[in-house]
Amino acid sequence: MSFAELGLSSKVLAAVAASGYTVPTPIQAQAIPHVLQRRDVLGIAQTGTGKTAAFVLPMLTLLEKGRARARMPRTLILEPTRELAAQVEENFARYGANSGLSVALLIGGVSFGDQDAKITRGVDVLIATPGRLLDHFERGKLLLTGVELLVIDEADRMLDMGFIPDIERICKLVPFTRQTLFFTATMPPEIQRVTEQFLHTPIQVEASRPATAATTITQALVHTRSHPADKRETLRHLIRSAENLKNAIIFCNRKTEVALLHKSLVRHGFAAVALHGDMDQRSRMAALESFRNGEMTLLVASDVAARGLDIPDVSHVFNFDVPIHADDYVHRIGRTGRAGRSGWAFTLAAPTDKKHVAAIETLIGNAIPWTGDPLPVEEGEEEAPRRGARPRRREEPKGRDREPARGGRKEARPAPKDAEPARPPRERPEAHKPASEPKRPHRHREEPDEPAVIGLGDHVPSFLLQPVRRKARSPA
DNA sequence: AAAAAAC
Repeated sequence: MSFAELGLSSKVLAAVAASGYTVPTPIQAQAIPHVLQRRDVLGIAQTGTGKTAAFVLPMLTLLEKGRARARMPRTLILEPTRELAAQVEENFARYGANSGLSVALLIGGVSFGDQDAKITRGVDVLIATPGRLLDHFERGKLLLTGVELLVIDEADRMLDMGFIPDIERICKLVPFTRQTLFFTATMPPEIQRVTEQFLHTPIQVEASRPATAATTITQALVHTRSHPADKRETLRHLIRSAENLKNAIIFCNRKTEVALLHKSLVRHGFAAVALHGDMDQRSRMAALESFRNGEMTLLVASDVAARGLDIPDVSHVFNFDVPIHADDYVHRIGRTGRAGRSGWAFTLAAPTDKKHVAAIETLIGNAIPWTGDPLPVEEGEEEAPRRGARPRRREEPKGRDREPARGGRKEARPAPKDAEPARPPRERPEAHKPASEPKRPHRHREEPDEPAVIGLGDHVPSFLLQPVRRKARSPA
């Protein structure tokens, strides 16, 4: 099977060839001929299956006939996130370089002016996130009555994000006679209902993931305590000791944690950038670009980056937090091991994450192996000998002597918020110690921006490099 | 429980 057999125009075929592709992916082979015949298509496919090109290429071919009119886009593509929308735009730029088509990207976080000007001139392809699209529409600057083809991408994710009402509204604003291409990775009942409502006798095409997670992605769970400072330390050691680490995406559950971790990693000398939805759009784009082009090797991200992002060469994924939704786990680790490459996915798991880990293992159908030893903290987890003593509960290390009593040792802390008292200057972490470094009997609870402790602390990754050696109780 | 997306 070759692209030439699918009915694409010579211009498009030339652009595909220039990009170095010769063989269509299954979803492309199945969908493209139907799109060209102007059928509605229901594509059940994840990213990484070549789904984007499955609609971009035939759209380019179809759009060669006809011309855009002012304020009346001919085609409309809806994406759940700004980054995905921008990614689709890049696909049009790549494959449509010689087509002379005008493409506009309507996403939030950037000024209306340029977007408006483009729409007014007339665009062949409008790529949008729902909020900004409706905003333009409500301002009366955009007419959707000329849309011949509508693409709804990542529909199940739109559902997760509460976009379905917007999608339904938009579907009613475009002509009934339009062609609709609808892509989703899963088919929950709500999505089923939407497809029945808005697709006309669709051709259903399905593409399984190019390679299952099990075959190309090596997964592992890593024991950690649940306090962020402990996790950051564990992560640093994990990154430093990872083999074949080319670059990595590090996922956190919260935007605040993304920001903190990013700052901490930079402080520790890592080439890291952050990506989350509270950042301004310019920074988001810049971060993604610097990670894509290899300038930065670590991308600390919220789940905004969990799905769909096409960065073909990510060697590692680290889950700094265990994702709360099991399916997010699958999406996150799917950022590595792409295009037939090998990938590694490490998930930091604290005893408190047990439940979520179990849900993930149920979903993926097998147990994720642990790397190294369980931490001693797990023993007697429920006993919580000292927990009540502190005003704000946090995950205290359970072993005795971990957290010295107030005023007991040099670690005594004046302020509740971990404000560190003056401490002898410590060595920078870049000169981190080999695993044979003798462990400290007491623990440090370092503030994110504090220089790191010498050595590993008694609690950290003996498991990474050492043979099984249960931690001795700290000498009293 | 949190993320994303509109100002």
